[in-house]
Amino acid sequence: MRANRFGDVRDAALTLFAKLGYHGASMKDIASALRMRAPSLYNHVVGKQELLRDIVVGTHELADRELRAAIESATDIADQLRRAAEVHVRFHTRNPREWRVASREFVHLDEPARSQVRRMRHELEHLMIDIIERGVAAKRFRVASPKLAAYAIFRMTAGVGQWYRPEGDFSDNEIAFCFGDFALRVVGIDGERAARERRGATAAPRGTQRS
Amino acid sequence: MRANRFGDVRDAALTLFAKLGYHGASMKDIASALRMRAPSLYNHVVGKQELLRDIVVGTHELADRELRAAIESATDIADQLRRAAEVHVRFHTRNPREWRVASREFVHLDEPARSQVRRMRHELEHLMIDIIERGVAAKRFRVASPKLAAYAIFRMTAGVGQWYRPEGDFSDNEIAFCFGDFALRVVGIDGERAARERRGATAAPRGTQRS
DNA sequence: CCTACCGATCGGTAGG
DNA sequence: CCTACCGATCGGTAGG
Repeated sequence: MRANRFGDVRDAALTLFAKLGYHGASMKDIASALRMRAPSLYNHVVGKQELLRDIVVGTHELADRELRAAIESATDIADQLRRAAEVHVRFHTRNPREWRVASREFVHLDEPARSQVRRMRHELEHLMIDIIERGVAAKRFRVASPKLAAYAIFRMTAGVGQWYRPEGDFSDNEIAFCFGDFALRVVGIDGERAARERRGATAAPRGTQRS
Repeated sequence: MRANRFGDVRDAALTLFAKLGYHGASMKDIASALRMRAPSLYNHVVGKQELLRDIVVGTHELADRELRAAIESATDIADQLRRAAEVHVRFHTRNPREWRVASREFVHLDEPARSQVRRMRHELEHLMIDIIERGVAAKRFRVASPKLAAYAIFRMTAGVGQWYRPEGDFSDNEIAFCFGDFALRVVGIDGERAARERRGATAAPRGTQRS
């Protein structure tokens, strides 16, 4: 088996940056996790900054790619928002360390990487804002502000990475479905209620749907 | 005017911990912000840890107090949730540095403070979970899981502190009202829709919502 | 409030 | 992959 040493160092750095922060984790800590001495790391890595940059930039690229794919996978605007939320939840259940480092430690990047990442963050946010603006324009969504709704949805899905545990009470799919519903509810669409009304059976007061 | 030196040092530490992280900000940085030399700080402060502990514990206590007051200010379960969300948003617009440090840097607290803060966090979360569980029990709220809904609401409101600017497009009250609506929507209550129905007038096609 | 100074640890290099 | 070592900086103390 051929070992990918850079990948090993990156992974150890990822775990330690996520746990202790960029400045809280030392190169010695990273080396110890790999049963090495600190100077040996430099055979595989340019320096501590490069590790941070690789993690932060790579994570933003991945999030951007997945979110775009989710949006492009549907044509209906409500489906797009639901899939975007679902995919984003799964992104956070699968990459909790990555997102924690990307969001908390990017301020410690040297320029020009820091500015680059800031732009990537804004682009990511705008993917969500754009969906909601289109939904509002099409009179499907009702929100006081697409921007505030986008921020709300982004933060609540990102939060999943902080408490999700694979062995916990909920599977990643259950959480994704649940937060997909939450996202739609935030923009004024209640899927369950609509489904109940379609079935027609329940004693739902009429005219409860949208304006 | 009598200067509160501990308060000054705490405030400078708060700003710098929020910006650079606990390990990213040095005692020398804090002293520089106050036009002092680092050793002079120790006339007012026991040490760096004490500053972090004071900030993190104090912030959790404040959040807990405000959230309890909001819940006790109403009897109707939907009003309780709305007020809790509104108050929590204002807490974050007013204490962005505090919450950032409290949530990101508490891992760097020495024991037993770290465990104490972890308990305080769980208590805070349970205030929100309890509201939602009561709302579900009373058949007012509809959610797949009160816990997931509480997490979602908590994170989206906490996120406000990261982008809110006093000179920005929205006042803290506008944001609070908006997120109060979002919180109710997440648990399946749409305030605007209900109000519109009470007025009754609009020509709403029935059952038009979602696929 | 200061200067002078402490031991420890930081990221990183030299050289093998 | 290692040992030996670099200058810089860390939180904090001594002493005034």
